[in-house]
Amino acid sequence: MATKHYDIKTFRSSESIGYLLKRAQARMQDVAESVFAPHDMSFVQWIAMLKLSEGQAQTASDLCRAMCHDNGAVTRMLDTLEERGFVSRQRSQQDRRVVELTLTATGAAQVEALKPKLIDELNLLLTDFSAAEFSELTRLLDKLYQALDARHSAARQGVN
Amino acid sequence: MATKHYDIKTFRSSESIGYLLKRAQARMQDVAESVFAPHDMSFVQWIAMLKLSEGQAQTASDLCRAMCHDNGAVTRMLDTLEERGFVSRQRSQQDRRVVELTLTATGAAQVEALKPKLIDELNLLLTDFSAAEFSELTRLLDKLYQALDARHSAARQGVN
DNA sequence: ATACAATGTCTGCCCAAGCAAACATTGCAT
DNA sequence: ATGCAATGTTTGCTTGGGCAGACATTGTAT
Repeated sequence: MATKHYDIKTFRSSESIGYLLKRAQARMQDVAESVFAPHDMSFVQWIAMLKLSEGQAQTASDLCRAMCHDNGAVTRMLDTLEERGFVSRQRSQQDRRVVELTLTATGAAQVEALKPKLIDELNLLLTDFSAAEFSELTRLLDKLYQALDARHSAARQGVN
Repeated sequence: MATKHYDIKTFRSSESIGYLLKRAQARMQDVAESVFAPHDMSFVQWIAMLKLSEGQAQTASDLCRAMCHDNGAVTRMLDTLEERGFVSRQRSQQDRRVVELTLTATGAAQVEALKPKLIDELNLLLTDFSAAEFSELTRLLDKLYQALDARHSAARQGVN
Protein backbone atom coordinates (compact mmCIF):
# COMPACT_ATOMS: atom_id res chain seq x y z
CA MET A 1 0.00 0.00 0.00
CA ALA A 2 1.23 3.44 -0.89
CA THR A 3 1.96 6.15 1.65
CA LYS A 4 -1.11 8.04 2.76
CA HIS A 5 0.14 11.58 2.71
CA TYR A 6 -3.16 13.01 3.81
CA ASP A 7 -5.34 11.72 6.58
CA ILE A 8 -8.88 12.81 7.21
CA LYS A 9 -8.21 13.46 10.88
CA THR A 10 -5.31 15.82 10.33
CA PHE A 11 -6.09 17.30 6.92
CA ARG A 12 -5.67 21.05 6.78
CA SER A 13 -6.20 23.29 3.78
CA SER A 14 -2.85 24.96 4.28
CA GLU A 15 -1.10 21.66 3.56
CA SER A 16 -3.19 20.69 0.59
CA ILE A 17 -1.21 20.60 -2.62
CA GLY A 18 -4.23 21.84 -4.51
CA TYR A 19 -4.56 24.91 -2.35
CA LEU A 20 -0.84 25.61 -2.27
CA LEU A 21 -0.63 25.33 -6.03
CA LYS A 22 -3.58 27.60 -6.64
CA ARG A 23 -2.29 30.26 -4.29
CA ALA A 24 1.25 30.25 -5.64
CA GLN A 25 0.08 30.20 -9.22
CA ALA A 26 -2.25 33.14 -8.69
CA ARG A 27 0.58 35.25 -7.33
CA MET A 28 2.97 34.09 -10.01
CA GLN A 29 0.42 35.09 -12.59
CA ASP A 30 0.32 38.58 -11.12
CA VAL A 31 4.08 38.89 -11.15
CA ALA A 32 4.38 37.58 -14.71
CA GLU A 33 1.62 39.84 -15.99
CA SER A 34 3.35 42.82 -14.44
CA VAL A 35 6.43 41.97 -16.50
CA PHE A 36 4.58 41.66 -19.79
CA ALA A 37 1.79 44.18 -19.40
CA PRO A 38 3.96 47.20 -20.32
CA HIS A 39 4.50 45.52 -23.68
CA ASP A 40 0.83 44.81 -24.36
CA MET A 41 1.40 41.14 -23.96
CA SER A 42 -0.04 38.52 -21.65
CA PHE A 43 1.80 35.73 -19.92
CA VAL A 44 0.13 33.01 -21.97
CA GLN A 45 0.79 34.84 -25.21
CA TRP A 46 4.45 35.08 -24.41
CA ILE A 47 4.74 31.47 -23.28
CA ALA A 48 3.07 30.38 -26.51
CA MET A 49 5.59 32.33 -28.55
CA LEU A 50 8.41 30.96 -26.41
CA LYS A 51 7.20 27.41 -27.10
CA LEU A 52 7.20 28.16 -30.80
CA SER A 53 10.67 29.67 -30.68
CA GLU A 54 11.96 26.61 -28.84
CA GLY A 55 10.49 24.26 -31.41
CA GLN A 56 8.39 22.66 -28.66
CA ALA A 57 5.21 23.31 -30.61
CA GLN A 58 4.36 23.63 -34.29
CA THR A 59 0.57 23.72 -34.20
CA ALA A 60 -2.32 25.05 -32.17
CA SER A 61 -2.97 21.61 -30.72
CA ASP A 62 0.62 21.36 -29.59
CA LEU A 63 0.18 24.60 -27.72
CA CYS A 64 -3.05 23.43 -26.11
CA ARG A 65 -1.43 20.29 -24.84
CA ALA A 66 1.79 21.92 -23.74
CA MET A 67 0.09 24.71 -21.86
CA CYS A 68 -3.09 22.98 -20.67
CA HIS A 69 -5.02 25.71 -22.36
CA ASP A 70 -8.42 25.72 -24.00
CA ASN A 71 -8.74 25.00 -27.73
CA GLY A 72 -10.87 28.00 -28.48
CA ALA A 73 -8.76 30.29 -26.38
CA VAL A 74 -5.66 29.28 -28.30
CA THR A 75 -7.33 29.92 -31.65
CA ARG A 76 -8.30 33.42 -30.57
CA MET A 77 -4.92 34.09 -29.02
CA LEU A 78 -3.28 33.10 -32.31
CA ASP A 79 -5.66 35.46 -34.11
CA THR A 80 -4.32 38.40 -32.19
CA LEU A 81 -0.70 37.26 -32.40
CA GLU A 82 -1.15 36.94 -36.15
CA GLU A 83 -2.78 40.37 -36.40
CA ARG A 84 0.15 41.86 -34.60
CA GLY A 85 2.55 40.14 -36.96
CA PHE A 86 4.20 37.91 -34.37
CA VAL A 87 3.03 34.58 -35.75
CA SER A 88 2.07 33.33 -39.19
CA ARG A 89 -0.24 30.46 -40.02
CA GLN A 90 0.06 28.15 -42.97
CA ARG A 91 -2.05 25.14 -43.83
CA SER A 92 0.06 21.99 -43.72
CA GLN A 93 0.54 20.02 -46.94
CA GLN A 94 1.13 16.67 -45.28
CA ASP A 95 -2.02 16.85 -43.14
CA ARG A 96 -4.50 19.42 -44.28
CA ARG A 97 -6.31 19.50 -40.95
CA VAL A 98 -3.21 21.05 -39.45
CA VAL A 99 -2.18 24.68 -39.47
CA GLU A 100 1.55 25.10 -39.10
CA LEU A 101 2.65 27.97 -36.94
CA THR A 102 5.84 29.92 -37.38
CA LEU A 103 7.26 32.84 -35.46
CA THR A 104 7.94 35.86 -37.60
CA ALA A 105 11.17 37.80 -37.21
CA THR A 106 9.20 40.38 -35.24
CA GLY A 107 7.79 37.68 -33.00
CA ALA A 108 11.20 36.15 -32.38
CA ALA A 109 12.57 39.57 -31.54
CA GLN A 110 9.75 40.12 -29.07
CA VAL A 111 10.47 36.82 -27.36
CA GLU A 112 14.14 37.63 -27.03
CA ALA A 113 13.47 41.17 -25.87
CA LEU A 114 11.26 40.07 -23.00
CA LYS A 115 13.27 37.04 -21.97
CA PRO A 116 15.77 38.95 -19.82
CA LYS A 117 13.00 40.87 -18.10
CA LEU A 118 11.28 37.69 -17.03
CA ILE A 119 14.53 36.02 -16.04
CA ASP A 120 15.53 38.94 -13.87
CA GLU A 121 12.17 38.88 -12.17
CA LEU A 122 12.35 35.13 -11.55
CA ASN A 123 15.88 35.30 -10.21
CA LEU A 124 14.90 38.11 -7.90
CA LEU A 125 11.97 36.08 -6.73
CA LEU A 126 14.08 33.04 -6.04
CA THR A 127 16.81 34.88 -4.21
CA ASP A 128 16.30 32.93 -1.02
CA PHE A 129 16.27 29.57 -2.74
CA SER A 130 19.43 27.50 -2.75
CA ALA A 131 20.42 25.78 -5.97
CA ALA A 132 19.30 22.50 -4.43
CA GLU A 133 15.92 23.87 -3.42
CA PHE A 134 15.38 25.37 -6.83
CA SER A 135 16.17 22.23 -8.75
CA GLU A 136 14.14 20.12 -6.36
CA LEU A 137 11.12 22.36 -6.73
CA THR A 138 11.46 22.20 -10.49
CA ARG A 139 11.74 18.45 -10.42
CA LEU A 140 8.82 17.93 -8.06
CA LEU A 141 6.53 20.24 -10.00
CA ASP A 142 7.30 18.30 -13.13
CA LYS A 143 6.77 14.99 -11.37
CA LEU A 144 3.48 16.22 -9.99
CA TYR A 145 2.38 17.24 -13.44
CA GLN A 146 3.18 13.83 -14.84
CA ALA A 147 1.06 12.23 -12.14
CA LEU A 148 -1.77 14.67 -12.74
CA ASP A 149 -1.60 14.09 -16.44
CA ALA A 150 -1.77 10.35 -16.04
CA ARG A 151 -4.74 10.74 -13.72
CA HIS A 152 -6.35 13.08 -16.16
CA SER A 153 -5.98 10.72 -19.08
CA ALA A 154 -7.33 7.87 -16.97
CA ALA A 155 -10.36 9.92 -15.98
CA ARG A 156 -11.17 10.66 -19.60
CA GLN A 157 -11.51 6.95 -20.16
CA GLY A 158 -13.72 6.43 -17.17
CA VAL A 159 -11.11 4.57 -15.16
CA ASN A 160 -11.20 4.87 -11.41
CA MET B 1 25.30 38.12 -4.78
CA ALA B 2 22.40 35.70 -4.89
CA THR B 3 22.40 32.56 -7.00
CA LYS B 4 21.24 33.10 -10.55
CA HIS B 5 18.98 30.17 -11.10
CA TYR B 6 18.09 31.18 -14.62
CA ASP B 7 20.50 32.33 -17.29
CA ILE B 8 19.47 33.91 -20.54
CA LYS B 9 21.67 31.57 -22.54
CA THR B 10 20.20 28.39 -21.16
CA PHE B 11 16.65 29.41 -20.24
CA ARG B 12 14.00 26.95 -21.37
CA SER B 13 10.28 27.24 -20.83
CA SER B 14 10.11 23.71 -19.48
CA GLU B 15 12.28 24.73 -16.52
CA SER B 16 10.49 27.96 -15.79
CA ILE B 17 8.76 27.94 -12.44
CA GLY B 18 5.98 30.08 -13.87
CA TYR B 19 5.25 27.62 -16.63
CA LEU B 20 5.55 24.58 -14.40
CA LEU B 21 3.19 26.12 -11.88
CA LYS B 22 0.60 27.09 -14.45
CA ARG B 23 0.62 23.67 -16.04
CA ALA B 24 0.38 21.75 -12.80
CA GLN B 25 -2.29 24.04 -11.41
CA ALA B 26 -4.41 23.72 -14.53
CA ARG B 27 -4.40 19.94 -14.26
CA MET B 28 -4.98 20.04 -10.52
CA GLN B 29 -7.95 22.27 -11.13
CA ASP B 30 -9.39 19.69 -13.50
CA VAL B 31 -8.90 16.89 -11.02
CA ALA B 32 -10.38 18.86 -8.15
CA GLU B 33 -13.38 19.98 -10.18
CA SER B 34 -14.05 16.39 -11.14
CA VAL B 35 -14.28 15.56 -7.45
CA PHE B 36 -16.69 18.36 -6.61
CA ALA B 37 -18.71 18.66 -9.81
CA PRO B 38 -21.03 15.73 -8.98
CA HIS B 39 -22.07 17.70 -5.90
CA ASP B 40 -22.72 20.96 -7.74
CA MET B 41 -19.79 22.57 -6.08
CA SER B 42 -16.66 24.20 -7.41
CA PHE B 43 -13.15 23.85 -6.06
CA VAL B 44 -12.99 27.47 -4.87
CA GLN B 45 -16.37 27.21 -3.18
CA TRP B 46 -15.27 24.19 -1.26
CA ILE B 47 -11.92 25.67 -0.28
CA ALA B 48 -13.71 28.76 0.98
CA MET B 49 -15.99 26.67 3.16
CA LEU B 50 -13.01 24.66 4.37
CA LYS B 51 -11.25 27.86 5.37
CA LEU B 52 -14.32 28.89 7.31
CA SER B 53 -14.60 25.53 9.01
CA GLU B 54 -10.97 25.69 10.03
CA GLY B 55 -11.41 29.13 11.50
CA GLN B 56 -8.79 30.46 9.07
CA ALA B 57 -11.20 33.07 7.79
CA GLN B 58 -14.13 34.96 9.30
CA THR B 59 -14.85 37.53 6.60
CA ALA B 60 -14.95 37.96 2.85
CA SER B 61 -11.69 39.86 2.93
CA ASP B 62 -10.03 37.04 4.81
CA LEU B 63 -11.07 34.68 2.06
CA CYS B 64 -9.78 37.01 -0.63
CA ARG B 65 -6.39 37.22 0.97
CA ALA B 66 -6.14 33.56 1.87
CA MET B 67 -7.11 32.35 -1.55
CA CYS B 68 -5.69 35.13 -3.75
CA HIS B 69 -9.13 35.56 -5.17
CA ASP B 70 -10.95 38.59 -6.50
CA ASN B 71 -13.11 40.71 -4.19
CA GLY B 72 -16.13 40.74 -6.43
CA ALA B 73 -15.84 37.07 -7.20
CA VAL B 74 -15.86 36.27 -3.49
CA THR B 75 -18.94 38.39 -2.89
CA ARG B 76 -20.83 36.57 -5.61
CA MET B 77 -19.57 33.18 -4.49
CA LEU B 78 -20.85 33.93 -0.99
CA ASP B 79 -24.20 34.93 -2.49
CA THR B 80 -24.65 31.49 -3.95
CA LEU B 81 -23.31 29.70 -0.87
CA GLU B 82 -25.77 31.68 1.22
CA GLU B 83 -28.62 30.92 -1.15
CA ARG B 84 -27.86 27.25 -0.82
CA GLY B 85 -27.83 27.52 2.95
CA PHE B 86 -24.17 26.65 3.41
CA VAL B 87 -23.04 29.98 4.80
CA SER B 88 -24.72 32.76 6.74
CA ARG B 89 -23.73 36.41 6.82
CA GLN B 90 -24.10 38.72 9.75
CA ARG B 91 -23.01 42.33 10.04
CA SER B 92 -20.33 42.67 12.71
CA GLN B 93 -21.09 44.76 15.78
CA GLN B 94 -17.48 45.67 16.54
CA ASP B 95 -16.75 46.94 13.03
CA ARG B 96 -19.83 47.60 11.00
CA ARG B 97 -17.95 47.52 7.71
CA VAL B 98 -17.37 43.83 8.28
CA VAL B 99 -19.70 40.97 7.51
CA GLU B 100 -19.02 37.96 9.66
CA LEU B 101 -19.31 34.61 7.96
CA THR B 102 -20.35 31.40 9.62
CA LEU B 103 -20.79 27.92 8.25
CA THR B 104 -24.25 26.52 8.78
CA ALA B 105 -24.70 22.96 9.95
CA THR B 106 -25.53 22.04 6.36
CA GLY B 107 -22.38 23.74 5.17
CA ALA B 108 -20.22 22.00 7.75
CA ALA B 109 -21.76 18.68 6.79
CA GLN B 110 -20.99 19.35 3.15
CA VAL B 111 -17.36 20.12 3.95
CA GLU B 112 -16.98 16.92 5.93
CA ALA B 113 -18.79 14.84 3.35
CA LEU B 114 -16.48 15.90 0.55
CA LYS B 115 -13.27 15.88 2.53
CA PRO B 116 -12.63 12.13 2.20
CA LYS B 117 -13.33 12.24 -1.51
CA LEU B 118 -10.71 14.90 -2.06
CA ILE B 119 -8.23 13.22 0.25
CA ASP B 120 -8.57 9.91 -1.56
CA GLU B 121 -8.01 11.62 -4.86
CA LEU B 122 -4.94 13.47 -3.59
CA ASN B 123 -3.44 10.36 -2.04
CA LEU B 124 -3.99 8.46 -5.24
CA LEU B 125 -2.36 11.26 -7.14
CA LEU B 126 0.67 11.30 -4.88
CA THR B 127 1.17 7.55 -4.85
CA ASP B 128 4.63 7.77 -6.33
CA PHE B 129 5.78 10.47 -3.95
CA SER B 130 7.84 9.48 -0.94
CA ALA B 131 7.03 11.09 2.37
CA ALA B 132 10.17 13.20 2.01
CA GLU B 133 9.24 14.35 -1.48
CA PHE B 134 5.75 15.21 -0.40
CA SER B 135 6.77 17.30 2.57
CA GLU B 136 9.50 19.00 0.58
CA LEU B 137 7.08 19.93 -2.19
CA THR B 138 4.69 21.30 0.40
CA ARG B 139 7.41 23.29 2.08
CA LEU B 140 8.83 24.69 -1.17
CA LEU B 141 5.43 25.71 -2.49
CA ASP B 142 4.78 27.58 0.69
CA LYS B 143 8.20 29.20 0.62
CA LEU B 144 7.65 30.22 -2.98
CA TYR B 145 4.34 31.77 -2.07
CA GLN B 146 5.92 33.78 0.69
CA ALA B 147 8.50 35.12 -1.75
CA LEU B 148 5.82 35.91 -4.31
CA ASP B 149 3.72 37.63 -1.73
CA ALA B 150 6.60 39.79 -0.58
CA ARG B 151 7.35 40.69 -4.19
CA HIS B 152 3.70 41.44 -4.78
CA SER B 153 3.44 43.75 -1.78
CA ALA B 154 6.62 45.51 -2.85
CA ALA B 155 5.26 46.05 -6.35
CA ARG B 156 2.12 47.64 -5.00
CA GLN B 157 4.30 50.27 -3.42
CA GLY B 158 6.26 50.91 -6.56
CA VAL B 159 9.47 49.40 -5.22
CA ASN B 160 11.84 47.79 -7.65
C1' DA C 1 -13.89 68.59 15.18
C1' DT C 2 -12.61 67.69 10.75
C1' DA C 3 -10.37 66.09 6.83
C1' DC C 4 -8.24 62.25 4.80
C1' DA C 5 -6.40 57.78 4.05
C1' DA C 6 -7.34 52.99 4.63
C1' DT C 7 -10.40 49.13 4.85
C1' DG C 8 -14.55 46.18 3.87
C1' DT C 9 -18.31 45.08 0.94
C1' DC C 10 -20.90 45.27 -3.06
C1' DT C 11 -22.11 46.30 -8.10
C1' DG C 12 -21.64 46.98 -13.14
C1' DC C 13 -18.90 46.23 -16.94
C1' DC C 14 -15.63 43.87 -19.84
C1' DC C 15 -12.91 40.18 -21.38
C1' DA C 16 -10.85 35.72 -21.42
C1' DA C 17 -11.52 30.91 -20.54
C1' DG C 18 -14.41 26.77 -20.75
C1' DC C 19 -17.85 24.09 -23.19
C1' DA C 20 -20.15 22.20 -26.89
C1' DA C 21 -21.05 21.84 -31.53
C1' DA C 22 -19.71 22.15 -36.31
C1' DC C 23 -16.80 21.15 -40.01
C1' DA C 24 -12.86 19.13 -42.53
C1' DT C 25 -9.54 15.70 -42.81
C1' DT C 26 -7.19 11.46 -41.81
C1' DG C 27 -6.40 6.56 -40.55
C1' DC C 28 -8.36 2.25 -39.67
C1' DA C 29 -11.47 -1.62 -39.85
C1' DT C 30 -14.70 -4.12 -42.38
C1' DA D 1 -15.06 1.64 -51.05
C1' DT D 2 -17.25 2.72 -47.22
C1' DG D 3 -18.33 3.65 -42.60
C1' DC D 4 -16.51 5.21 -38.36
C1' DA D 5 -13.60 6.83 -34.80
C1' DA D 6 -10.02 10.10 -33.92
C1' DT D 7 -7.80 14.44 -34.65
C1' DG D 8 -7.32 19.52 -35.77
C1' DT D 9 -9.33 23.93 -36.12
C1' DT D 10 -12.80 27.22 -35.64
C1' DT D 11 -17.03 29.56 -33.75
C1' DG D 12 -21.13 30.84 -30.67
C1' DC D 13 -22.59 30.84 -26.12
C1' DT D 14 -22.16 30.88 -21.28
C1' DT D 15 -19.81 31.66 -17.07
C1' DG D 16 -16.71 33.41 -13.96
C1' DG D 17 -12.74 36.35 -12.84
C1' DG D 18 -10.51 40.97 -12.98
C1' DC D 19 -11.07 45.90 -12.67
C1' DA D 20 -12.87 50.17 -11.31
C1' DG D 21 -16.03 52.74 -8.90
C1' DA D 22 -19.52 53.51 -5.21
C1' DC D 23 -20.67 53.48 -0.58
C1' DA D 24 -20.14 52.90 4.41
C1' DT D 25 -17.16 52.72 8.22
C1' DT D 26 -13.02 53.21 10.87
C1' DG D 27 -8.59 55.10 12.41
C1' DT D 28 -5.41 58.84 12.27
C1' DA D 29 -3.33 63.27 11.68
C1' DT D 30 -3.98 68.07 11.93
